[in-house]
Amino acid sequence: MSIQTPATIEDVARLAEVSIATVSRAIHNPEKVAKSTRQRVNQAIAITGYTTNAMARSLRMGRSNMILVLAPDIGDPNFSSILIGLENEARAHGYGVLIGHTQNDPERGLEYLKFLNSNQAAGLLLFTGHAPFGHQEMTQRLPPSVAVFEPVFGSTIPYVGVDDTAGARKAAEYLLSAGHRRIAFIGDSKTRLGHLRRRRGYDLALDAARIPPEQRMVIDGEGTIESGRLAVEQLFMRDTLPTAFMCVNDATAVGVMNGLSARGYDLPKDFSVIGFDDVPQATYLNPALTTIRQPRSAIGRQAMALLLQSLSQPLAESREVLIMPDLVVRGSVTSPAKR
Amino acid sequence: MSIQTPATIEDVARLAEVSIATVSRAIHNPEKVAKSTRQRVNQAIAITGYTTNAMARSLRMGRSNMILVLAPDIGDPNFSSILIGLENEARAHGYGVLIGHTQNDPERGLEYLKFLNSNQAAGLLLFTGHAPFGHQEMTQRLPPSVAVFEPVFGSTIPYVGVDDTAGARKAAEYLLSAGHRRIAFIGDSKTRLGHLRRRRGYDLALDAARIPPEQRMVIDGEGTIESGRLAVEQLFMRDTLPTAFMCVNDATAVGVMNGLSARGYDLPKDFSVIGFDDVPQATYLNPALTTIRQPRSAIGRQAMALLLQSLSQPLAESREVLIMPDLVVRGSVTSPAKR
DNA sequence: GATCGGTATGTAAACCTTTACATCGCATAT
DNA sequence: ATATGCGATGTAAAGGTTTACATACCGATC
Repeated sequence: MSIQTPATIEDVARLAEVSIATVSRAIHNPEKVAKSTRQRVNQAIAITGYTTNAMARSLRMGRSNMILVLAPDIGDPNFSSILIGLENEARAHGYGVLIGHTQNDPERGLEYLKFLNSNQAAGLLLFTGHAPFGHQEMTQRLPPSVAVFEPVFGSTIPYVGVDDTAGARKAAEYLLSAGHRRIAFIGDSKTRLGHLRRRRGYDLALDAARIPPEQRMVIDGEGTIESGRLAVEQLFMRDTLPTAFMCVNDATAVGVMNGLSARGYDLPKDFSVIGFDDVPQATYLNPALTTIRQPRSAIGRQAMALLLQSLSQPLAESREVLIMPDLVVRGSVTSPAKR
Repeated sequence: MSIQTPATIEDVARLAEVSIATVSRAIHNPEKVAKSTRQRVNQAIAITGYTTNAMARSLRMGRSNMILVLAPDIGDPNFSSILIGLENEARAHGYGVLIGHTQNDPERGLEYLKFLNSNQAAGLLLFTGHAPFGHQEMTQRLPPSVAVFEPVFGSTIPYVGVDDTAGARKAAEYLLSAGHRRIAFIGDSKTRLGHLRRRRGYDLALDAARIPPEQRMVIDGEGTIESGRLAVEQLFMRDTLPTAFMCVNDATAVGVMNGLSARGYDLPKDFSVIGFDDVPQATYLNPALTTIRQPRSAIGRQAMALLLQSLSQPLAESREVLIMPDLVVRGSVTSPAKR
């Protein structure tokens, strides 16, 4: 019941009647110690319940086997399955994963940076844009880092994520192929790189279909449910309406569908909606949301692989790994209503 | 551009022309060092960009200022706001928070336990039931721990969470007051303590209203969306139907509403549904879900407070802190349809 | 002027590892 | 019989802190 202090390597050594060096070797280089000795050591370990003090180990070795994942919002529905990808890959290479939640607060970011500076983690994974600290000075002594899911704005940190442009283009093309010509883009942004690229995919597709710019409607938004709802209101103050809503992400799409339902429209009969991300809820909307699927676990896996690789040899140039997403057809897109 | 090794306390000492002891004191016990010296040290710190190596510090002191939060599923929509409560409270006391994701895998739990054994974290917060490791041996040398959101089954670990029984009772009473008499309970469980208690709240309320046991319908379920959907199917194989569904949590309610819509029913006209938790999506369902709101940030705050307190003086007995939840009325409950 | 008390600082040990280097035995080659 | 080499083990330093204890200094007290 009482908390005894954990056994140290010395306790094991004493019990096995060897030196601490031998214990250490028996654990990490078993082939370097005689079989009989090894057995005695292992027995002693079992008896004492010894588990090596990772902190002392990292202090001595100048590197740990933990990777820190920094996320501004762990509630992001994309995060959890990306994380699983990250973890599986890390695990396969003998690394553990810890998560830090910055809440977009630079102070908290700094706190975790100290954690890194103390070698308590060997590498850093940045989830969703924005470096978590004033990057000028700190970037200097940053450990190996990789951005995942969204590139870090204005930095050269290597990035692994979806091919936003191509994905958005697929979405727009699907809308076009269903017969839509007046397609609104909801969730335009000046600062979020991933969203900028999705906007570009939209433009590319509409250019190719020779939809003139004046038939395009583009509404700003920060990619939240609320922003989608708002966009509907703004759009209804205009004289012409779109027949389809292409949303920068699923959250926006939820807001749009909500706003439309609230106005008494019947989806997908009256309007088509398409999203981007394929968040878990997408299936449970009514109608179920047609969207672009983020290959989340692949992204996680590859991001971690890149990071782990850069631990041994620093990456040459800044790199971007883009993964192609697929269209997921559900019920929210139909041919445009005649009106 | 190149990664220089971080400055150590020695670098600072040399620059300020004092001993390392004085530097350490200047940082942690400023009143113990002369003003002029302190200034020199601070200057040196600024120049070198020194930040104390938390690992060496913890190694020496035998305790860190990080708290580890272990979650089997960080995708749980309840997790994120509880976490914020935890973090804010921790921060106010000079502690940082790290998250470990166990995915219900005991191996991973063990890995994080090693982390704790190395004093890399001073305390442990267990989110949502189930100790993350075979607890017999390990429980012995567990650091101060608190369970949050759901008690750990069959353990004496202190617990902070919602008053499930009282909350469920509120829900059932609301349904009764709306005129319902045939109320089904969806999501019964034998192993999840929190769910057991919600079931109890249901029984208590129906007892008080003198609803005979044969009019109660109780369907098993593990609290997932899918389980809710399934429950609807099971229920429709019976001869009598309920007029209202009381769901063990919101996820189940989503499944139930989905199943009902799929069968062509019109909610809330044909059936009433009530949930428990008030997850963020609850507002966006159609109809918006009437439910019991988890006081999430309060739970987080109090759990961390309890843990931090138990760091200085071990808790006497096993404790449970139960917080009373409120009913949130939205659109999914009406009077029963006449049929 | 010697003693005392108090404040400011320094010295060195301790926390728990890993690992370069040294040592020891023993078998093989000469 | 001596030299050589090799495998198994031990010794001790190093990694960056904190802190008990020792020292040095200075002003005040007798």
